[in-house]
Amino acid sequence: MTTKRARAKRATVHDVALEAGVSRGTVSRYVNGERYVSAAAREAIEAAIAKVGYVPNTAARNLVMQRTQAVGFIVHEPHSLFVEDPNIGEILLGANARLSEADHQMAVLIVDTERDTERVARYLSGGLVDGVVIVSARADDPITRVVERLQLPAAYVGHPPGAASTASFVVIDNRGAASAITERLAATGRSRIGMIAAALDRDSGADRLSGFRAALGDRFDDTLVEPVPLYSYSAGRDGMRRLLERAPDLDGVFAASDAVAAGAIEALKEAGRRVPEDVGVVGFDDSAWARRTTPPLSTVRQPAAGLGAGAAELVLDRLRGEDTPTERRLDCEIVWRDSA
Amino acid sequence: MTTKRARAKRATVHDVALEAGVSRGTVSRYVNGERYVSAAAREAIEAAIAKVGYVPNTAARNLVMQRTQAVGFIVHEPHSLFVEDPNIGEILLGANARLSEADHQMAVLIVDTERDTERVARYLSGGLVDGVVIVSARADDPITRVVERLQLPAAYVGHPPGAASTASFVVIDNRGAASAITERLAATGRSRIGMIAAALDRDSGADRLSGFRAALGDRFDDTLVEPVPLYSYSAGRDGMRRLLERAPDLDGVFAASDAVAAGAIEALKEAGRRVPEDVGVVGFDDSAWARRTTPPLSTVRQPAAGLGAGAAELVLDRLRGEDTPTERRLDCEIVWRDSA
DNA sequence: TTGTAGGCGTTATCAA
DNA sequence: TTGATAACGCCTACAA
Repeated sequence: MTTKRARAKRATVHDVALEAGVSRGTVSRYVNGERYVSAAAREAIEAAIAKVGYVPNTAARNLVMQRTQAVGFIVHEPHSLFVEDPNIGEILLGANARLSEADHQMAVLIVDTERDTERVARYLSGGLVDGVVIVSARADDPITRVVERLQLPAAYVGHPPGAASTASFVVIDNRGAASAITERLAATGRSRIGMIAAALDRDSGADRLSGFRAALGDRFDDTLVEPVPLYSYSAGRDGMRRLLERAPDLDGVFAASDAVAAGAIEALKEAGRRVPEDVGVVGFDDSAWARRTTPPLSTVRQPAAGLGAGAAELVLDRLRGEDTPTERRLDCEIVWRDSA
Repeated sequence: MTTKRARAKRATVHDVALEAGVSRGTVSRYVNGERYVSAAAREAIEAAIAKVGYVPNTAARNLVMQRTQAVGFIVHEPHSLFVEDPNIGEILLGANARLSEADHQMAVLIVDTERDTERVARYLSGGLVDGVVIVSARADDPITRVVERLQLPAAYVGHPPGAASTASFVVIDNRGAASAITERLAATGRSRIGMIAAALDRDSGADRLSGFRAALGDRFDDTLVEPVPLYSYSAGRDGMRRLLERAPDLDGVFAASDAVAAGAIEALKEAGRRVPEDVGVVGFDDSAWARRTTPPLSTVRQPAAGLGAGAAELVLDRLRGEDTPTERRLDCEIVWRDSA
């Protein structure tokens, strides 16, 4: 009688069956709401359950059923996502809502450190979830490999390079949105519009440039595009400096992200330009940056809840036997503030 | 051969044993890193595992071991938390970090709708987690009842009314923080300092008032305390109006939360008072409100990561056999901006 | 050092 | 409509 492992031993189907004077099979059928349970048996079982305090053990059920009705939701780079990105919460809620409707439990798994990576990979391998939604995966991630090896039904929010080839994707229409906000900028009467194009080696970066180009049509000018490596503040500032040197008469800028736009605004002010009077600036993402700049940014807002819901739905589709991985593209919304 | 249920059948210990020409027991011992596995056996098993692609089934292991090395993290009212409260992300990360060190997996469970409540309660009942951290529980919540009934080791962030009596708590030192920020406000030379005291029926509300009173000592004036029911913007605005009517010569205000403070500032401006020139205002929480007001609020910041880590630690303690529920109180930090 | 066999708590099959 | 009984995949005495 150690006091240490005193965790009350929980009642099982067996106990209920004994108490009710029926077989375990009958108890199981009752618990799962099947027919073929006589009124007498039902009553006896109900009383027995109440008496012994029976609670079904999901783990055991999962083992024999070979499915868990649970879906993992993996969050990488949690710091930048949770602290800086206002979207993650909505993505989470969107996914949960959709899974909940389908009576699936969502379990959010956070990958912060190296240790986390391994532990989460084990968790996924262990048969504790039927599928998984992945946000912000890194290229060539161990988790991606596990997902692929296990052929675990998966859907990514975004389309990271090196994502499991067996997975589905929900992405935003970067090209369309870039095009739309560029047109809106042009409509404010700007005639010399440039772009600070970031991360051209990624789908998102390339697509935003492509949308920019499409919106401008004939008026597109190669020399007004300044490529920078990252979606960062400093890249935006440096890029803007170079662009301004090359094209001092510029009166509009599409920055490939809000962080880039914030850097660009800094560089513009430093060069004595007023925003939006002299130069109109628009960004992308509607991240925290967008409200921190002065003036606040006109930018593109992602349909965050829709991304989560969409990813959840794609996983559920796979769970239902849909065998073909899909890519779904969602439209964005433009939020117009004061920077253009 | 239905193509529908084509989920590749995964290799088991049994398969590995067969392939390696040893018994299941030996394979199991190898997998769990026990001694008493000969070099020959080890090699054969390693080869076999690689060949058949064996991955241990955690669910089965959990069943027989009667523990999961997993802890649930339950978040209620996810909308207000994820979208408005900047703290939740840090709480999550703090908890995850601590659990990760202890080699436990954290699974975040979101309770949004009625359905979620039941499903999460089932999840907890089902033996899928060894313990649970709970954020922002509601009074008399089904989840709380489940936790209590199962005697599931639990720790709350905050101390909601009706929390399971068997649980531990991590709270912030509301009284001390209120006292500290009031003193700081007084130190700016304010002599007629009032308080808009919200939610006096809750621990947090009562403690903040108590701290305010303590800081003022002899100078405390009953008539300068205006009680309001909720931590809300409108409550703050209305309360400030009433307070101002009663004490037009007031030159400092401690609002029980940032939202309340924002409302108070609104009312002050409406009455022609300048902040901070005529009246200094301080809030509590360092929520999104604090940066949205003009001027930005001087306020109290919660040690969010510490709250998460603390709660995780208390759960781990219980898991190790610590049988007494504890309450841990954490200090806050004052962030001084421009509103006072 | 290894193999055998029983059990963790369910569900599922098949007679009865 | 019910009751045995065999899985599910794993761990763990105990015996060898």
